[in-house]
Amino acid sequence: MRIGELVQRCGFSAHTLRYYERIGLLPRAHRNTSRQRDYDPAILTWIEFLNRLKTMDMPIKDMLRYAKLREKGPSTEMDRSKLLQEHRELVRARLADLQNCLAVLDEKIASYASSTKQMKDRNNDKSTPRRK
Amino acid sequence: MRIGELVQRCGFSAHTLRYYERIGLLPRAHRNTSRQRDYDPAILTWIEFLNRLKTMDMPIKDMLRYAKLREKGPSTEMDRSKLLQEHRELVRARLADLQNCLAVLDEKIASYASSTKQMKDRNNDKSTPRRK
DNA sequence: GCTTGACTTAGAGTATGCTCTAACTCGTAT
DNA sequence: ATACGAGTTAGAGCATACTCTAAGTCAAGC
Repeated sequence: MRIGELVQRCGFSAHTLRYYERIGLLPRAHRNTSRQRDYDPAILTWIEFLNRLKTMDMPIKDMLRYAKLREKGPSTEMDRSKLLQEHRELVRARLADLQNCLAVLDEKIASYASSTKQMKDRNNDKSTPRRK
Repeated sequence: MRIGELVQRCGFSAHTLRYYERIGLLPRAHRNTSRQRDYDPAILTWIEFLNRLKTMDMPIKDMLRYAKLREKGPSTEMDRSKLLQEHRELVRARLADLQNCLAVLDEKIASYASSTKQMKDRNNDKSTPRRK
């Protein structure tokens, strides 16, 4: 599979895939006779995993640490697991923050809705005193 | 209240507060006789709100749109509400993505835990075939 | 009157993560 | 044989959101 097909299948741009290879997030791809990248479909699993780490806001620096451990083989599984567990806690905290803020946002939106309603009420009865 | 006190109370650095004022996210602060910023404590409410928008990953560009509407007064409430509602949908989608990825991460961590356990088992019984 | 510490400004610099450009090489279809 | 489309590289450039620097002002304590 050449880079164009991988782009279709994984959602990253060719620029980004080459960039990831350059920094070591993706292993150096095999080349065909014309020096073009020739990917093994198995790379998709790894790319999808990277994409998930990215969705969870893991910085590239940490993904790189993970990638290096992974390249070293199964003996690094405990370190990898530890890395993921640490990130999991960050994600949990992030989720809590987001939910918290979302609740406040919901309230704010609701308060705009009721102040809009009051405006409409005032249009029907101009003597109603204005809400602070 | 001078900037040092506000820093203590709001969590943003003085550099950041000045930057926010410069770009228009915070209103131009009143100055005392020595041209230092002299904040009204009421600014804290706004700063905390900005901080929530930031936590929800609203880009500064959009916060600025909100800030401009707010400065124009109550007639812009519907626009402000619309802006917040649009962002709310983004936050909801983000939450769903995060939760999704977190679930996959949990599985991955669990699988590391069981492969570690298997390694221990193998140490007790070297004939056990290795898990793929 | 001098030092210290908190503050001021304009503008430069940094971190992160891409994203794009220029100039070039291939293989294939016309 | 030539044009087209997909690919290659090194390296420059960009967007976002700060973060820091330099040079200066001011008020208060010693």
